[in-house]
Amino acid sequence: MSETPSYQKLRGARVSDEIAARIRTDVETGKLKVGSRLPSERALSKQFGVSRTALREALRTLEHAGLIRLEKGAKGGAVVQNGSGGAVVSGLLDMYHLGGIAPHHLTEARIHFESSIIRLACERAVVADIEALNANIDAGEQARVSGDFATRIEQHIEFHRMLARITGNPLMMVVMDGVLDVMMRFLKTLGPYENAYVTPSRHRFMAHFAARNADAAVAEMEKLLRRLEENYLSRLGVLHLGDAA
Amino acid sequence: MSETPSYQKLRGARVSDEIAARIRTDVETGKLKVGSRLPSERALSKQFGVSRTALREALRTLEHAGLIRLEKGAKGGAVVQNGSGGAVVSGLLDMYHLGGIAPHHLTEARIHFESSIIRLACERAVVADIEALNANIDAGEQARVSGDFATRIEQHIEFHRMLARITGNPLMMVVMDGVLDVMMRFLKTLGPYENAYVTPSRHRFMAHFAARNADAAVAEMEKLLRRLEENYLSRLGVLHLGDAA
DNA sequence: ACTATCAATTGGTCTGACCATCATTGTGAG
DNA sequence: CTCACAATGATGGTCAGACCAATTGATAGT
Repeated sequence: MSETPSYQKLRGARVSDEIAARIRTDVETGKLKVGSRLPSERALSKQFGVSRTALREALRTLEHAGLIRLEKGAKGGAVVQNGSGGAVVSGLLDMYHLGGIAPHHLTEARIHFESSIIRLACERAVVADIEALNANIDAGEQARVSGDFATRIEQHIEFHRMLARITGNPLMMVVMDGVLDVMMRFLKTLGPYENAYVTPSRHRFMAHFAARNADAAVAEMEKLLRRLEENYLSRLGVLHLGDAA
Repeated sequence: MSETPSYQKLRGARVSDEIAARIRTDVETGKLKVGSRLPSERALSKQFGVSRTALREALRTLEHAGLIRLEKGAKGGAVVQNGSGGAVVSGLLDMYHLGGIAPHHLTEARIHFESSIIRLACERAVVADIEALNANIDAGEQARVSGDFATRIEQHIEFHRMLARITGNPLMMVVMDGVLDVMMRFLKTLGPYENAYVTPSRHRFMAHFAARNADAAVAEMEKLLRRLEENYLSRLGVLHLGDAA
């Protein structure tokens, strides 16, 4: 029952990183599962033999990584959760903002990922999925005629998110989510633009999609995306050309 | 000369999050670029009117997100960098460890991403790239005959990483990096296995690749990956079956 | 039995201090 | 004068103890 366990000496430069790594290990080995509740900060800092400050930074690290959620109040504490998808998405966003991702990288990757997703979704979509997609198209068209650019973009993007969800593959979902988030940020810097051809394309797409004709669906979507890409990039060129490597 | 500037009232639950968000905004708007050096913690905490503790947690958040790097010593401080790729990769890893990604999700996504990458790489590879790929194959074969499983896996995975780099698209690179990292973690839990058929497949692949025959290259790689996938999943089934949804 | 109040627990922040590290500066040996 | 080396100061990393804010659960009063 010896209190203040010393553990093995904390290697590495930062104590807080070591703590974070150790808790991460417990998650990796299954010692901590989703929903598990860690002891309070004060208790943990005692267990690890470090100050509350250091332990807190460790928790902060894990929280931002989406592994835990910090709840206030009595019976509060760190709860293990599965929110790492957010870290992936915001990581991609940061890459974009720091110039690590150029618009043409974005559109290129997007077209390829989209094709993969459509092929999978085409196999797995159920009736409800198809109805939901159609409903999204209607909502987007309604936003277009009423001139609501923000909603139009939202619906437009949501359509692709829905396709990703239909695949049932969380990897596909999170990657597409990230790409779409970056895309959205990018589109908003461009401002409104003409895209009346989107809805007709969507209808053609859905016809192929509902008929489980993946090749045709991919082709239709790819045609649309390339047309949009041209639109984006040309508008971008007007805004600040000269970045053509 | 009024000290302790109040700024606008800090909204939101956590001061540190607000600080982090504000610095992030400066990065997004280009006020802070890669290489920029932020003031010292003590100076920043004064500027924001918060304690060093809170400011430190904000910096820690940004550091773990890969946006900044904290340097010790005199002339140290927070330097803006472009390391967000790491956050994406570790985010995917966390998802895997928390059970958000199942092995079949992994292999499925991997096959699709790989196909996209090969098509792009096939167009863009230069002679040096092809030589490097061949060198990797030789190193992998050497590791195989000498029974070095760890190195074999490393080389095996590195081959795919190289392909991703050849595309020149950082999005492709980081996503593939993440998927491969998870894959590697996954493979190491399985232990050594027979894969003598990899090297011959690689040679066939390179013949197509060097000839810019993307379709054939993709087909060859897909055949290999599916064979490996079968291998993985069957071995996994032996280890702990019953998870077949 | 129900409600309002209070105490305990816990995360969030603050203050002030000390240590380890590192660039700079100054100094003494050559 | 030059160069190696020690002192210095700035900076991140950690610590200790305190207080605040939010939340829960028990308790007292109706």
